Amino acid sequence: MSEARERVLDAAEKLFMDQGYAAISMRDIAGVLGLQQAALYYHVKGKEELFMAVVERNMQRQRTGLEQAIASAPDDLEAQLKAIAHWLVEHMPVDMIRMLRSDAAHISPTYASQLLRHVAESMMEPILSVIQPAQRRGEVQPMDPNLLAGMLIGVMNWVAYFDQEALLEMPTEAVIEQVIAVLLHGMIVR
Amino acid sequence: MSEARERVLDAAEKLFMDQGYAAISMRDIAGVLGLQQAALYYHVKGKEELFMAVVERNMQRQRTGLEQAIASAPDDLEAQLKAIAHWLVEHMPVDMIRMLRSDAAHISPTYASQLLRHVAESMMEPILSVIQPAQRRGEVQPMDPNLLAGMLIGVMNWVAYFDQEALLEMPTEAVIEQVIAVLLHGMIVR
DNA sequence: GTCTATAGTTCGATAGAC
DNA sequence: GTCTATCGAACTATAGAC
Repeated sequence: MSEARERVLDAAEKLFMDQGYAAISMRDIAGVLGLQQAALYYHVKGKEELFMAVVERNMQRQRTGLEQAIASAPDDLEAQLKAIAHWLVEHMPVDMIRMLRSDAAHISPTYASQLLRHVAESMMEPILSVIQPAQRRGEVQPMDPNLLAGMLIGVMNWVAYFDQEALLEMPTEAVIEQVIAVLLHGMIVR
Repeated sequence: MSEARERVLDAAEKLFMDQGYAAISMRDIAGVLGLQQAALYYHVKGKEELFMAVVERNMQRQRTGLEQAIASAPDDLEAQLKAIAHWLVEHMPVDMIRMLRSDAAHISPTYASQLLRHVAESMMEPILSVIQPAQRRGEVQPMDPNLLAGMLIGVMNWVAYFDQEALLEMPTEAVIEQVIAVLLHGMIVR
C-alpha cells in the first residue's frame, strides 16, 4: 500500500473510530490532511471502501497486537489477562458496540457481516485462546467462554473511555490491576 | 406533555438510541410515524431539542427504574446487583459510550455536558447507592466505586448487545446469573 | 496527485395553505 | 396538526485542468 494511502487511512481511522461512520464526512478527513475533499478519491474508491479498509487494518493490528501481548506474557492466566487488558486500553477502538451496531447499519450488508467476522476473529479469538485452555485446566469456571471474553471487552471499553476522558485519578496501570483482580477473584472481600 | 409529542419522542428514542444522533434524520423519524418531515416541527423545536428531550426522558426512566428495582429487591448485595442487571439488560440504551462520545460531539456543548450529568445522576448514582454501603460494611473491596459501577455498566452493555443479537443460546436470566457471579466471586474456581 | 467546478442527493428548517 | 413547497447548506462522487 502506498505511503499516501496509508496517511489517508490514518486520518480516517482517528475520525471514524472516535465519532462513527455516519458522523464523519469525506471533507472532515480531507481537512485533517490539508487536502480538498475530491483529492481523497485518488487514493480510495469511496467512503464505504475507505471505512472498511480502516476497519480491516485496525482489526489486523488488534489480532497481532493481542497475540504478541499474550505470547510475551508469562504462561499464566492472570499475567495473560493483564497483558490483554493493557493492550486493549491503549489500542482498542473506544466503542466496539457502536461499530457493531450503528456503523454496521449504515454500510452495505456484505461489509456489515465482514465487520462482525473481523471482530470475532481478531478480538474474540485471541481472548478465547487464553480463557479456554484455563477452563480445560479447571482453573476457570465452566461457563460460556464467549460471555467471559465479551465481559472483558465490555469492561475494557468502559475503562478505555474513563482513561481517555481522565475520569479516574488512578494511573492506568492501577486501574488494570483492579479490574483484572475483580474479574478473576470478584469484588467481594473473602 | 401532549400525547402526540409523546409519540414523536417514542419514535425518535428508538431510532436515536439504536443508531445515534448523527445517523438519524428528521425524515427517518417522521417516516416511522407516517408523517411528513415538516410536521415534526409542530411538536418539537428542532433536531437537537428533540434529541435532548429523548435523552432526558430516557434518563429519568433509568433513574426511577433502577431505584425501584433496587428497592424491590432483598436488602443484600447480590440480590440488588441482579435486580440492577435485570433492569439494565432490558431497558438500558444499548450503547452508552456512543451517547457519551459520538453523540455528545455533535450537539451543542451545553447539551453535551447536560448529557454527561444525566448519565452520572440517573445511572451511576443508583448503582453507587448499592456498592458504597456494601463497601462501608466491609463486604466489597475498598476500590474506586465509580470504577466498579462503570464495570457493571460496561459489562451489561455488552450483555444487552449479545442478548439483542441473540448471540448466546442461554436464556437471559442465566446470563445475568453468571455475569453477576463473576463480578462478585470471580471467574477463578476456588 | 491535487486542484476547481459541478452534478445530483439529502439534510434541517421555514412559510403558508388547508 | 398536517400538508406542499421550497430555501440554503452539506453531502458523495465525477470530470477534467494542471
